[in-house]
Amino acid sequence: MRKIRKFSAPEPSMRRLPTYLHVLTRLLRENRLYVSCTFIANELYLDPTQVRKDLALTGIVGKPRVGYSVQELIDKIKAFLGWDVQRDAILVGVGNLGTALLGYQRFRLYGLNIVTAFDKDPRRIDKTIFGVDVLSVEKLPNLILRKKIDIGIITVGEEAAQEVADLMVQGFIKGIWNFAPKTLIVPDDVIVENVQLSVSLGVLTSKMKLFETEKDTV
Amino acid sequence: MRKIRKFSAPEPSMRRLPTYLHVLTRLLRENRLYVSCTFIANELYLDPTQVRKDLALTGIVGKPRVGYSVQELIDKIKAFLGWDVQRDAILVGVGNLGTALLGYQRFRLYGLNIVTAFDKDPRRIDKTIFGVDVLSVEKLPNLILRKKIDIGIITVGEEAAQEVADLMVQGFIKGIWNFAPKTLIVPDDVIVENVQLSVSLGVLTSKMKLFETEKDTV
DNA sequence: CTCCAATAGAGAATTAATTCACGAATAATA
DNA sequence: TATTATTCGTGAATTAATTCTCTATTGGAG
Repeated sequence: MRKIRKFSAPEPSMRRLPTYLHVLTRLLRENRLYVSCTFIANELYLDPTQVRKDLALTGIVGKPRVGYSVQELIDKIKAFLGWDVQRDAILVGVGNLGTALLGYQRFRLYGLNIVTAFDKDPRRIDKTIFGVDVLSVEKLPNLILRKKIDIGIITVGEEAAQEVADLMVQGFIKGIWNFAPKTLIVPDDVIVENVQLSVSLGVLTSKMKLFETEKDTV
Repeated sequence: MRKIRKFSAPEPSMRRLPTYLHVLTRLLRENRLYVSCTFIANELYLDPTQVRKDLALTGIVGKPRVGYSVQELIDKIKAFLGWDVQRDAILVGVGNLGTALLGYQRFRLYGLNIVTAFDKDPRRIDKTIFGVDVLSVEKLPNLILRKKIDIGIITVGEEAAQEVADLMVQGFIKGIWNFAPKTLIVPDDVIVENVQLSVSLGVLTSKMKLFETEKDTV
């Protein structure tokens, strides 16, 4: 029996996998061949069983008393995350954040290849930022159809976000990485992942607040 | 009985609150006085009861048949998130991401006041970026003690992150917003919130992959 | 060769989070 | 004024996620 309509992996696990990958690449640099769940768990302050179950999602098989092959684990995690294939992407909105993303070389390691950027501000158009051409957003519909673009990155303000998303959907994009603080309306077969820095800041400051009031009242 | 050692709010709820705030500020602009959970839930594709339980965390009391006061709800959520007080912050690492954060005006709305930035690259030092002075990281220990800094933002590479965190801890910082892909070791009374863009990208690409393979096999 | 310690793996138990179900309150309407 | 529809609030039920427990395997030490 296959599951329909629901992606078959716990999201908390998915969110931990890139962190494991990070520890693993360090271990690879240090020429370690094998690693145990216990080791990874200690590094990241997690429960070893939790790490083991997360890793099992990737299909890796470990050896008792030895652990997992570091290299194989890296490959399996990358494959699970979909980082074993290159995906072409476009970025719309070359403001501060958009520019920072264009300059973030590491994304290449994750298979993300930003081929073109777009903006509506004439001062930004027809420039090259970190080796990526910035075009007028008017040229988006044409380009997105011509090249086979998988991923759209939205770094415009909240007021323009839906409009940009619509253009992307019309261009048969498969996934949208949305940095605008706006819930996008898209068809079911387009996957949206929202990033909002305010969410993370809120977790930090609310924990700080709870912690402060706790200290006061204990 | 008070809870000890564990922060008394479900993290998933905390992560949703800023999103509610976003809807609410839009409603305030549109001069709406009241809003129901059902309305918010529909906007964000969530379950109304979930929204209600989340909002209850802030201590808000609603009127049956009417809902909640938009203004009061905004105030309560901000208070819960700790966004009702200004907190002074420093930022270390004025690269692409650090620069983008300095330029992100919206943080002021969340009570985050970045007073000074630091870098070790002489080409960046003694400049002003988006109105924030960039100093040599050597001046950090002094400044952090002199001014009362609550929050440290780490936007350096993974190799320098722990070192920077140590300096912050010595300066009696209360919270660290860590953008480096590195698990920081800090005392119990310092709160760390990690942001890793790769995590979010991983969720997007792995969902895309699962979705693609699902379509193939159904 | 035998024993020991470390670890994977899998299922059970527990805990956390979400969703359901229902009673009470309230404003609008007839 | 009585009725109705809407919504809050809360406790129960369900589902998801984490943690615990136990067994089997394996490499290394004696």
